Amino acid sequence: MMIQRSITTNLKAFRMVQPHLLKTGTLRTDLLCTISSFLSSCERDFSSITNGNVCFRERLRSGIVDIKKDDAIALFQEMIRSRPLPGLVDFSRFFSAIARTKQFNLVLDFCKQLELNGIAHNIYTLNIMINCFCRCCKTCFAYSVLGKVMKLGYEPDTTTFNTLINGLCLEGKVSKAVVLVDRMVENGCQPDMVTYNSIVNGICRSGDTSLAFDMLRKMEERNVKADVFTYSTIIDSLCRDGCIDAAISLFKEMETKGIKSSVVTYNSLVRGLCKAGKWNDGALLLKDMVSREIVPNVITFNVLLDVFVKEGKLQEANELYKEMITRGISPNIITYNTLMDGYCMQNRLSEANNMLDLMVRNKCSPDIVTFTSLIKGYCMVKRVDDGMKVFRNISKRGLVANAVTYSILVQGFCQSGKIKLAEELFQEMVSHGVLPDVMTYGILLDGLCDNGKLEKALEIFEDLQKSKMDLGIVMYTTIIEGMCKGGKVEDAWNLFCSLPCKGVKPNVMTYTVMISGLCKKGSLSEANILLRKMEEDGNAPNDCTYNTLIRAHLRDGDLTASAKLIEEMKSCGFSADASSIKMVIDMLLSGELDKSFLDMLS
DNA sequence: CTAGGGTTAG
Repeated sequence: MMIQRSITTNLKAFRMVQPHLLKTGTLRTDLLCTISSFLSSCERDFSSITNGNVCFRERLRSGIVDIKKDDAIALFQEMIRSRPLPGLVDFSRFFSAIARTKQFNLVLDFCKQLELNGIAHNIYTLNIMINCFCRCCKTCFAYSVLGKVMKLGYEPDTTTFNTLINGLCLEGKVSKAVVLVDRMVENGCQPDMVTYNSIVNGICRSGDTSLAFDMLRKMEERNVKADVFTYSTIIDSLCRDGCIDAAISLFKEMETKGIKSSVVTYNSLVRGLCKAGKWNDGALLLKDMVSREIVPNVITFNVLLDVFVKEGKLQEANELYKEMITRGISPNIITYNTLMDGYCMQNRLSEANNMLDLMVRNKCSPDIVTFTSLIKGYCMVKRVDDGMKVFRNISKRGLVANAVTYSILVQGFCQSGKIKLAEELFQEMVSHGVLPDVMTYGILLDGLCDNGKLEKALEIFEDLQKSKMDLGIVMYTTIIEGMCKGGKVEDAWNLFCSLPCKGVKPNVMTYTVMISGLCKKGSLSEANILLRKMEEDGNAPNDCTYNTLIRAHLRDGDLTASAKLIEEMKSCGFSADASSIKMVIDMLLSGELDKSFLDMLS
């Protein structure tokens, strides 16, 4: 006991004199550190002996991972009550562990309590606070902490700036972050790899992969090393853009530079390859990964499950699930949601419900995504009322329906012809404070058009155009189609022609819809001109485009033009769809066509 | 002591 007290006293005294010694330079810094850590370790050893069970020092030393809220609160109380009080290094280590579990508000609560207990912050705990405020999207509070840093006489360091820059990038304010980089330099702090990585990540999130590439080159020019993080971020963006070859070549560049890929790099590449239909390459990459002893994790499996499920390969997905269990990888909520969605998409609702039971048994609480998938499953088999029953149960479970949940149900009602209920649900969504987005409006407008309520759709569309909402090409295509089907081909054409000045580029679907409208109106020559124009604009016609035009020409009795289009379509690798074939057969039976025409179709 | 990448639903 005596020994312990004397060491503790020494440590206290030592902490008091340390800044002085540092300032006067009477002792070398590294020596101080050595002694300091020696004393700290003595303190730790004694604490654990006296305490009996594992105390907070022990836990901090062994590293805290995945700490739950209640556990964190208990640990914090223990720290606050312990005498002598733990140092700020201990608090910082503890807070950062909690921050890693994304419980930012909890950390901020603890910081507040530190202040109430008369413990002053240092630059480290202040940096942690800045990070937490940023990650809670309260950047303005983060700035006020920065003010506090300076008021307390601390120099904001590279970490302080990096934390703020990262916060801005995560909020999508990349240009503001770039401005802060300049201010950082003015303050004598050099941007480092971490700075650039945040910026590269922000740029990639904004979808500008080529700009991220430029940033990578800029880093090299400024002799700031890029690391696996930098490369993986860009590789992932390239994969998302569908630029798989570019992703692979960047992957090779990284390896050539001696930067070893991580499981994250492989996860992105495997996903990208599989989504692009290059299954063999994906499998080869997985093999490569395992042979390099990079261990697949739950995300690797989730990615694979997703691509299998999207291909309808549920059998394989189930085998993958078993493989995960065998390897000791715990499935998470995303694993179950992915599988559940697979069953729903195949209309296998009882198995989807079994999946719900399985996840609960395995201690994974279903979330809003789970129930939204299930609702979609019911809607797909035209059981929208059962979908509504699930929907009404969501809030009883403490979950909140979001825009996706409402959108699926609105669509479900529209497709069941219950347009009135769709509109009511849409109103309910708004009154519950869930903001409809472009997708929700697109679904509603599509439903209104399909159910003979073009005027209502156009009314909402007018309002939307006046709003700040960025209407994508899908929305315009929906309205153009609605107008065409509602006999307002002239209006549709005007809207179509106005797209460029609205800054929207028509896609294959838009052209096809417009071509169909022109055909309906009997303007076949204009439709033909539009077919050539879409090619000039870089939109290759698809099977739907060709079939639409072919049927129109057949209806018109222009067999030569039909035959020419059929040949062209076949040369593009497309074939006649069911509706075109039916039309040809009908015409064959009525004697309008001879059999050679049918032969040409196949 | 501080920062950061990859997975699910419309």
